[in-house]
This record gives sequence, structure tokens and C-alpha cells, in this order.
Amino acid sequence: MDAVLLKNKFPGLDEGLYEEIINHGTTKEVKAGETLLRVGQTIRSTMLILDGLIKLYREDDEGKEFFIYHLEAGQACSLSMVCAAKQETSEVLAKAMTDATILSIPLEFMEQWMSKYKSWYQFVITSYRNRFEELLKTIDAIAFTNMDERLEFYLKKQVDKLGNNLKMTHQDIASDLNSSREVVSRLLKKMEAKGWLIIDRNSIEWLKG
Amino acid sequence: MDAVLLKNKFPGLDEGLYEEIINHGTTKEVKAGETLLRVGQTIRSTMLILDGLIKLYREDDEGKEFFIYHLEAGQACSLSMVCAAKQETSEVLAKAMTDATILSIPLEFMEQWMSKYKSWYQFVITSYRNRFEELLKTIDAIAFTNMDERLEFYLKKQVDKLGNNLKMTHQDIASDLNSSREVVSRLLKKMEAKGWLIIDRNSIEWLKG
DNA sequence: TCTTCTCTGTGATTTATATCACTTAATCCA
DNA sequence: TGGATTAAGTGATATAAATCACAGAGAAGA
Repeated sequence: MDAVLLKNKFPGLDEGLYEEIINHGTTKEVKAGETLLRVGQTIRSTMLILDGLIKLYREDDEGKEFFIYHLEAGQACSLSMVCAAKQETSEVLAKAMTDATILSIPLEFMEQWMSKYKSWYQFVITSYRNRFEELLKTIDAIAFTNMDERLEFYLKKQVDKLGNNLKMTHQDIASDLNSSREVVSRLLKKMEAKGWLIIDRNSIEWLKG
Repeated sequence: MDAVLLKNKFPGLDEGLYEEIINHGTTKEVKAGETLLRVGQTIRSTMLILDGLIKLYREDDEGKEFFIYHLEAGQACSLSMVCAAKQETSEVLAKAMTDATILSIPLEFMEQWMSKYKSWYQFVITSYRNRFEELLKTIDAIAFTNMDERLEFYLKKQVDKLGNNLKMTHQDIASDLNSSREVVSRLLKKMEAKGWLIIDRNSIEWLKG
């Protein structure tokens, strides 16, 4: 466990807390595409993302996966940080988008650290609040806007995290938005006509600010 | 400030914490229909609901109000409990559905109590998590299901909190769901035909389990 | 009581999106 | 190099929901 990397990705924590994280956490390498957490799976530890990009989904009863938000290096799975009871299960599906390094910390430390380290309290509170706000924005998108705006909102989020060249198919996008490939294809065409992006096989080059 | 009422509505907290709440909190009476918190308003204190029912909305730029969840006696506004910075603003709109009693606690105590009282930590964590899960269910409803199911989901939530006889117009319901009155009227008719409810002027009597 | 207003019911039409059916184009390998 | 596979383009149609237009039924006020 690399202390420098840890401090770098999670700046501003107490010195003693870094030590504890190093002593009690275990790192895990996951490959791109791997599932980290399934819906209904019991949460036994908190996950801090040291490296890579994780995508979180909400799943329906037929297995359809609706994208809710990303977690990147320096962030943590909020839901797993605030399990009051020991046997809580996951409400979300988490998949690695890129190869990733995850630091896993047993749940029992959460409560201790929360009262012992003000910096941990701040970290948890801030990350929870950020996730909450992302959910609210997602609700805005699906409650108030049409597919064209939702697609734009979605693409911007991907570009933010993955860069201007998105390696994904129209079908991938459609699944994330719980829409259909044809609809996404047609909307992308319109955006291309407006000069917002360039469509390529298996990828989209985003041009718009 | 009534200590008995407080302990009754918020059971399981530390004795010392009850004292602090009583010493530092101020109660406020609000009338049914009043707005407690506007979008963009600076949050200066945490609100604990001592009595009554509060409805939380997400607002779009045109002022449309989309219902997200209720807060009732014994609950707290999660967002206001976890303001890391002092100048955070509200992301939601809160309105009293019934006359209500609110206990208002200055934000500076949040951090102290979090490390001082394990019971407060538990309370905050649990209520945050519950709110988070409600948001996820709301996302499910709008992302995965049609209006008929959404309406059913919505009505059940209202009945849960307000009882079987809902005093609301079709227009009220349509606004909460960001739909239109005609659509709601027609769907209610169908539900009435199925024996799930009885439609009355200004009210709906819910019969289904 | 008569008028006005609000709430509800309902047909007709429009719009956004989903689905179906099929074609074309790129790329993967054997 | 030539099928096989996968991605993308596109017209036609179906469906859910929104919107429009108007009628009738209560309730409330003058």
C-alpha cells in the first residue's frame, strides 16, 4: 500500500488516519469491465477508489441497467460508508470502466474514524452530499427533459471523466439511458449536423464546449 | 421546548444530547401550505420535524415542482444536516402539508455532536441513507416505469403518510408527477374501475392494500 | 337563487419515443 | 480473401403521454 499515492489521491486527511487506512485497508486490482458490487450483495467494507473509473447503475427487475453516476480516484462509495447496520445490502451495481485500484476498509472502522477524525467526518459528509446532488440532477434530467437533452447531459458527463473521445457504441449509450439504439443514433446524427460531435464506428468525438 | 415530546419523537439519543438539543434548538410553528425552504436559500440550521408532514420537491427552471419525498415527525432534513461549508444553499423546496412544528438547530453543532454522540452519528447516517434510498426508488419509477405504475407508486406513498383519504385534486397529483391533469384523471378512472380507489371531488379514497 | 369558479370527464389530435424490419458499412478472423 | 459478425442508418408503424377543446357537475359567493 503506497502512502504517497494515498495522500495524493485523498489529500487533507489527518496523519493518524492515513496510518490507520494503510494498516487496515487492503488494495484490490480490478480489470476493466469487472463488476465490483452487485445489487443485493452484502456490504462488508467501504471502497476508496485509488485509481480508475467506476460506473454506478441502478438495476430494474429485468436486469436493465440505468446509469446514475461515476466514481473516480479520490472518491468513495458513499452508500458503503454509511451502513448503520452490519448486514446492509447494496442498492446499486458498480462496474469498473477502466482497470482500477480499490482500497477496501472493513466497516467497523467507519464509526470509530467518524468520531476520532474530523477530516474523515468531513470527507464522508462531502462525498455523501455530492452523490446526493448527482442523484438530484439525474432526477431533473429524467423528470423534466426530453431525450435530446438527456443525451447531451449524459455525453457531457462521460466526456468529463473519459475525455473527448468516447469509446462506446450507440447501444451502450441507449442502455445507460434506458432508451433504444435507433433513438440514440438519430439524435447523435442531429448533434453531428449541429457540429457538436463526430460519429465514428465504436466511438464518438465530442467537439462542443 | 418539550423534553418528553422530543424523546418521544426522537427515541434512542444520548441523555446529554437531548439536553443540548433543548438548549440550542428553537421551535418554530408553521402552517399547512407554508414554504419552509426554497431552492437556492442558504442553509443556516438543521431542521428536525417534531410534528406534521413536510413535502420535498425538486424544482426546474420554469418553476415546475416535482415531488421527491416526505419528511414526517421524527425525521430530519438530511441535506441540512450535512453541510460541510457554512454557506451551502438548498437544492430542494420544502413545503408543510399540515401544520407542523420544526426544531431548528444551528449548523455549528452538527460537527461537534457527530464526534461527541454516537447516537447522533447513527441518526444522521440512518436518515441520510434512507433519503438516498428514496431517491433511488424515485429514479426507478421515472426511469423504468410508465405513468400508470408511477401514479400507483405515488398514491401509495401519499396514503402511507396521509391516510386512505387523500384530499387532493387531479391537478395536484399531475403537478407532483410532472404530468397533466387529463392523463391523471384517465388513469384514476381505470384504477377506480379496477376497484383500487373511489374518486370524489377534491379527494380520493384509497381501497387497495 | 343565480352566477361564477373550480374540478372533473372525454373525444380528437399531436408529439416524443419505442419498436419493427431491413439495409449498408466496417471489422474480425479462419 | 471471403463469409460472419457487429455497428450503424433509416423508413414505417405503434404506443404512451401531452395537449387542445369543450362539456358538465359541484361548490361558493353575491
